[in-house]
Amino acid sequence: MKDRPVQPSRATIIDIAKAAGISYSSVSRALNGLKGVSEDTRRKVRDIAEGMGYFPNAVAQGLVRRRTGTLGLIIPDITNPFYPELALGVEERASREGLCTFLCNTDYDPKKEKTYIKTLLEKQVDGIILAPISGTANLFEERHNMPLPCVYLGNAPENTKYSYVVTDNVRGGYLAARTLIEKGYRRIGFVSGSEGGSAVDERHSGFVEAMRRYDLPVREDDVRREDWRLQSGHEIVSRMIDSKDHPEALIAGNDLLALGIILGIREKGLKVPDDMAVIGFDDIPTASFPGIDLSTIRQPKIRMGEAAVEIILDLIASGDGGDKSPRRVIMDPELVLRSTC
Amino acid sequence: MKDRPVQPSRATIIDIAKAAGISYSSVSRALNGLKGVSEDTRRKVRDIAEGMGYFPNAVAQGLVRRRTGTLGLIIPDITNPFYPELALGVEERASREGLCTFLCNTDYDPKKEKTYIKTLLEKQVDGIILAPISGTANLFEERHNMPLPCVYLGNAPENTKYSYVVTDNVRGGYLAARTLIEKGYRRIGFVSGSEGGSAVDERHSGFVEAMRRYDLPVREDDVRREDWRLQSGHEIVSRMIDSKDHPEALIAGNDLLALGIILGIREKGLKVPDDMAVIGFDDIPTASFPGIDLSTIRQPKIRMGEAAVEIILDLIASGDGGDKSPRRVIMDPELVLRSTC
DNA sequence: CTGAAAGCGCTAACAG
DNA sequence: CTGTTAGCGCTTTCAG
Repeated sequence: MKDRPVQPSRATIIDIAKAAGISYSSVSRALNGLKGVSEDTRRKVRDIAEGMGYFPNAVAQGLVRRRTGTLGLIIPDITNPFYPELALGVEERASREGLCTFLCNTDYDPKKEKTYIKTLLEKQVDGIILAPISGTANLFEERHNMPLPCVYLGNAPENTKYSYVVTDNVRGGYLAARTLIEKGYRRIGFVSGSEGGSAVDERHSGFVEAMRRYDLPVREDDVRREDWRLQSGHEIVSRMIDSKDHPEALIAGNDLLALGIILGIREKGLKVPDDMAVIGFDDIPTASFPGIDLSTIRQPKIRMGEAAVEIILDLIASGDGGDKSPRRVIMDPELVLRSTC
Repeated sequence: MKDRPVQPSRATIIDIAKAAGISYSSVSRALNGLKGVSEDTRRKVRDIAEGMGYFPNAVAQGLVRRRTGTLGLIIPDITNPFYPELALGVEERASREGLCTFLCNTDYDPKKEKTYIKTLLEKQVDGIILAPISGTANLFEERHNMPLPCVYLGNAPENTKYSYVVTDNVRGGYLAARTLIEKGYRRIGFVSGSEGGSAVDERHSGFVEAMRRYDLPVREDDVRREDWRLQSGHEIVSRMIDSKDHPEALIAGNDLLALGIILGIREKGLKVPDDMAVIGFDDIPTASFPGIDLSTIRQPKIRMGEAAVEIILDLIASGDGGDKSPRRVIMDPELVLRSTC
């Protein structure tokens, strides 16, 4: 005669229906604010539901509604200061819409990237936002016809048929160079990682364009594309300075690199911007840190995240699988002038 | 005669069953690696499934299995450099276990905190990890009997009956003070935010304990508890210096504050640590940034996140609702000596 | 080894 | 306004 307390399993609409002496479909209507229930019944149902501590089972709802109220956000590394703001924009906008966001960190591993796409598909998310590791792999197109709204964020493969939200990187690169030029710097270099897809190339080409426009030569020696680590910026600039023949100003492909460059310059006993000016890209939080005070080209990260969600919302509303009428958003970068140039 | 292509809705096990000419329960068995299917059938099913691009519907599975393979992580602000590593630890450990993590950002809003708990419950997550805004609100206990594994992360209400993972904050405060004392500083101050629950109080009391142990007085004027912003550290130390009567060293309740303090000191033309030494708490990434090089008490953030997931896993395995046999993990803080003290 | 059948909790026609 | 009836896609007894 087992007598242990019944597993306090959550109340269902059936329990409510019994308690109210009505059918459970009426309960469903009442709770969902659908019409076709008398105000009396509705009130009664609500009271009972509350009394029982009832809350709906979103999984069951998701199964029948074919909408789970969830989104997937895939990023390389939440620990990289560029991504938290992107994630915040996504999370905030999504939650305002009643959507929950899965955080999927790939650790720069393309395999994990693919695995996560599959997992999200299985979980029946209502949309996927992908901040890809490399701008070259067409993750969405690879899986023949994604059956749900998808958008690339921050970086997008070149001829994708999916939606994306990116910054105008050419313009960003141009802006950086023009700023330097107008401040009187003539010999300007460009330092970045080599991987990163179109985004980097575009920043670089914006730089080249500006130089050409102002009739300034781009010296091959002054363009270095290695990797994205802070360390790397430090080393590159150290070598440049050691060579006794270095540019007057440097554009960094992102802020982390710029930070490394500043350190390198200071370590050599030189001054920023007097001996060498620096401008970064992204505007990560540390850039605005007093003692650092890095001039940079800001990407509107939070707004980018929000925009990505809005595209998903839009795509959902239009019943578009995701690749029929893609939305393309190209955000304007913003020059943030601080003290390094 | 409508002829538009049928919505390419995903294949189900029923489609596979038809194609294979068997019942769909056999398909389920085959796909799930359960025994009771001939190797022949299994292979056949797998082939067909692959051919149809089949993938399971995790929502349907979740409904019947009563396990969704999802976790909820509630944090105040992913943009605060303390949280990304916590989140990374959680995400990585969870994903290794095949679990997906919902990122829930509360923006320091207690109302959002509660709403998210409710939402996660509805979504039938298998566990909730909560890094609470304040150490005083017993979010889990407030909802009478959480029906699933729950763990507080980083900060826990005092007499909670739920599991938690925290750092030994008393020890951390003690460590900070002792380090300073042993380096010869005598007049030591303590700066922190006022809110933050037990964690702050504990750090403070660790500091007081060390001072007492070494027979050093704690001056009331040297203890300031305002808020957690970098700005605030900057202002507090500026005021101290202006008063011409300031401590020789300062313990900051977290690194952000410490950063502000360093700036303030430098701005006054003084030197760290010669004129005033500083030690922080947390070890956020910026702390190790060269030109900053902040000494601090590190919290093992990634491991803390991992530990929280492991507790959830444990609780799930033991079929514990969450408050029967809570697990308590108290991590050791680690002294990181850099150049500010 | 395999199939039939009963749900998981809920929504959504369809009758009344 | 309300109840009945099908499922959503899948797991899991229970018979065969």
